[in-house]
Amino acid sequence: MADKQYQPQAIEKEVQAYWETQQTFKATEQVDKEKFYCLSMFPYPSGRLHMGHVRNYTIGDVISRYQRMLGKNVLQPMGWDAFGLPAENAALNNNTAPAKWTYANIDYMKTQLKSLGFGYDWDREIATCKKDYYRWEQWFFTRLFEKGLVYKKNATVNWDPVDHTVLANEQVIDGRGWRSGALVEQKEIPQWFLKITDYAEELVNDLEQLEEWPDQVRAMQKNWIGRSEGVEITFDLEHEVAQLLGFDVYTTRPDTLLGVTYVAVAAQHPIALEAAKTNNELAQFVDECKNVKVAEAELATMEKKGCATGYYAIHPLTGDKVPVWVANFVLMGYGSGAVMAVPGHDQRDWEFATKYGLAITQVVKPSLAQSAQIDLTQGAFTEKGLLVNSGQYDGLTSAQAFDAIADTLVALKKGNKKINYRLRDWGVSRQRYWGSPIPMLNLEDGRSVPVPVDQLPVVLPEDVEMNGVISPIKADLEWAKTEYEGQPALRETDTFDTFMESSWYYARYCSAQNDQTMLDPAQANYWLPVDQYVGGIEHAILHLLYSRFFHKLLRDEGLGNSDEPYKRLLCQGMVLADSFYREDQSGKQTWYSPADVISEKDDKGRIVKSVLAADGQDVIHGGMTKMSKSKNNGIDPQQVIDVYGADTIRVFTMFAAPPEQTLEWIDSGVEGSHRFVKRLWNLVQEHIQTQDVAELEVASLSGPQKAIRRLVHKTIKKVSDDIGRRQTFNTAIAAIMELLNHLQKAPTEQAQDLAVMREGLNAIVLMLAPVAPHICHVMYKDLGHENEVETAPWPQVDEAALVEDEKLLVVQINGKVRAKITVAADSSKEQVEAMVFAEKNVQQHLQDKTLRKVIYVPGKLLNIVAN
RNA sequence: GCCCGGGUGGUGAAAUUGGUAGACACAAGGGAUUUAAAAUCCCUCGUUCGUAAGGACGUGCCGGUUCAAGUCCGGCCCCGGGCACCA
Repeated sequence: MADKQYQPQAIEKEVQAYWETQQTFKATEQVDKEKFYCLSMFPYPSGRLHMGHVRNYTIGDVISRYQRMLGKNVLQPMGWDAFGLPAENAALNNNTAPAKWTYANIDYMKTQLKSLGFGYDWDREIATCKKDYYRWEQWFFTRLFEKGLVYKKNATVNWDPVDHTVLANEQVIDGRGWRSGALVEQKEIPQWFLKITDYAEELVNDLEQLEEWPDQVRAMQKNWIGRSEGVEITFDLEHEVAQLLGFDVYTTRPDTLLGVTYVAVAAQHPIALEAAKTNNELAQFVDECKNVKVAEAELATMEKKGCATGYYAIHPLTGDKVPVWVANFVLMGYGSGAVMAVPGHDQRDWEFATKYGLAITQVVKPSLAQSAQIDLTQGAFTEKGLLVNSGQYDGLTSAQAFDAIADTLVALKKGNKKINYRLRDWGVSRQRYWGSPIPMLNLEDGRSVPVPVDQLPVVLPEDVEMNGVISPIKADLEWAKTEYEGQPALRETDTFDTFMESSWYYARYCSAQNDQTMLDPAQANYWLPVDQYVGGIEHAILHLLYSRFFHKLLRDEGLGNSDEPYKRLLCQGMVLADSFYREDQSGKQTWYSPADVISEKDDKGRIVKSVLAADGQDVIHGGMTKMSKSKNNGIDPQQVIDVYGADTIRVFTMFAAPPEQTLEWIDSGVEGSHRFVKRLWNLVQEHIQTQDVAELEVASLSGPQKAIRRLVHKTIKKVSDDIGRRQTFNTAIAAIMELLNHLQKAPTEQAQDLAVMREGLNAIVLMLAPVAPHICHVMYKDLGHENEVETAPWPQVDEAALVEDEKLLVVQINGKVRAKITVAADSSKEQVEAMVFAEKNVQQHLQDKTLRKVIYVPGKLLNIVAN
């Protein structure tokens, strides 16, 4: 028998110990059972859990526990995204090794996860910084090399001057490094690339299959891949330039080809470089363009500038001469580094032409259906329409002209239809220490070869001294020295982008301890794809795109048979908290922890005055903002657990908002959730004092007893739908609260009162078990069950109990509610109407009015139309 | 500019298929219990008129469809997120 008082700390410790000894959450392949693989994005072991983790992992745990109660064979693993820069920075600050710091953090955070009661199969735990893990990534990389999906390229890259590392295009946000926030510079470095563009078509097409992903994420990925259909067109040059007789441009609007009045090439284009040799002004301009950042956001705000080369190109259809310009907005890295310019029908070309006095020709007019006024002195007409001034193509629609002009170009061998992607290949080299070494060897003859399989893994030394920003494996010149087929060779000292590790971890959980192979296809094919993935929206593009790519690579290596890794995706919202600051004369803001601030509220509950507890002086309320270090407004989950227990923090995070929305952290809201848990505990304790509760006899129930039982089953129906289909955990908990409120007020005198009560309490305990597993584990036992709530079957709806003898009917006159009456469920329209017209209020509102119509929605509503 | 979300009481939110707007909770106010406090329990709680019964108004703004609109349609405003000289 449990203690009468609810003592979360004692209960939770006891129940957690029970799960551990019973191995409740250990998952094995059981072919006869339907599987459910629920995965939450693994954390970076930064030191302590933050509230975002608590929210993420509670959602995953609720779904896992619910699915287990539905009878599924559930796998819910956990691990550590353990490589990365912060470990190096921390190592420098604390004069320790990144490995030591990382492992200590993992130990601590693991105890935190356990104290929150998450049902993980810890036997499958992985840490990406262990050679047991990254050895397979290295092996896989050498496989990809042999398949031609890996290449080395000396390329202009995004250089982060603070982190001293190269960033993928995807890791540059508004011209700044996504982690350091430093302005990104250009630098030439040899890099290893993965040919993700080979999979661009499939990656964009398969988005269609992902019906259970948020539209937002699918749209973001689609835009990122950026598929476009167009035509590649060859322009001949009037005279040979730098051994070039011509060059290619790419356009999505070949229908406007006859409107081309000039062409523009990138500053790094061979034509531009050649022209610059004899043209000082141009040379200066080309030089100026070198300082332009590769970051796309930089380009967006930049002034459009150009310079004529003095060369002319020959229009492929008309044979006319068009001038070749160098323009700073043409990117060498996209398409062919040259564009045809149609100032009449492209706004950017129009602006450029207007600025430099180039010709503007109209070749498209609005179709009859369009009402667009066109005045090419005011701007370009960018819509599609009917062709004009285009000779034989006049009168065609843009779509018809697209094909007709493309066909002509093909016949003339001057062009081809082509599909282009915005997506670039994935640069995976990093010049950092704390990552998996790239398993390649550089030979004296300049060749690069994969490390032979029998020499894998290339182990990253963990016992190192960090004395600066140079990677210890680069600083130690001996480390790289090795041999290849009797020849001296140097190991690659760059390491992998950490997105490499997180791109396949979901699959490794299926064979976490296998030291013979990367993935056992039998295990992988049993568990994959992941049925439910839960994580932050910040990974909508990078991580999710890379792991979709990896999944296809694994499939094509014969390590799996599915096309997509994650069937259903839930992106949870941020966690916000009040923020407080002071500003000094220079405008510098100092942020104070909400824990150190005392606020006064007005009678509406709004904060009107806040002071710092330490000195009693005013601080400014900065509103609700994302919990962050910079705003110093993070709430430590550990403190909340210590005061209220894990069940309360779990209930609050699930109740306060729908999962994909932002969640506002309110201390009084946490107390409210705690009150609810306590009220349930007390009602169960009170109930089990009664000995020998009678068996439920459904046939003998009184009206009020039936009504309570109806609410019990209505709630089961709603909660099942809310958790299983809608994933609106907040409304599920609200419904359970409502049921508890009614049960608290229910009579307990008669034997069947208690039987109904018991059925209701059992239902609540079962339905709340995924959210508040510790307290429900204990209460379930208290209610006399021999089995465990973790594997108990989810409560079933008794459809018969939902049947109502009487219904509340809303009576409207002209759409306004004028009365509510209770009618027998099987009443005819005539019977209902008779009752309605007898209502005093109805009669009053119908005075001096003529009845026009009566609409009857059986069991719900009756609307009288009168005027 | 384009693509997704969203705008509902003092606050977080609910209303799932067009059918009672504001469930559930927080805050606030009142009361019971208590020597007192905490805890707990009960009541009130969109605005407004009215002693009450009851009425008027109310889901960002304007218009439409409908017996009936937070929900559907057209136009606009605002907020959040994403993308963007991508040819």
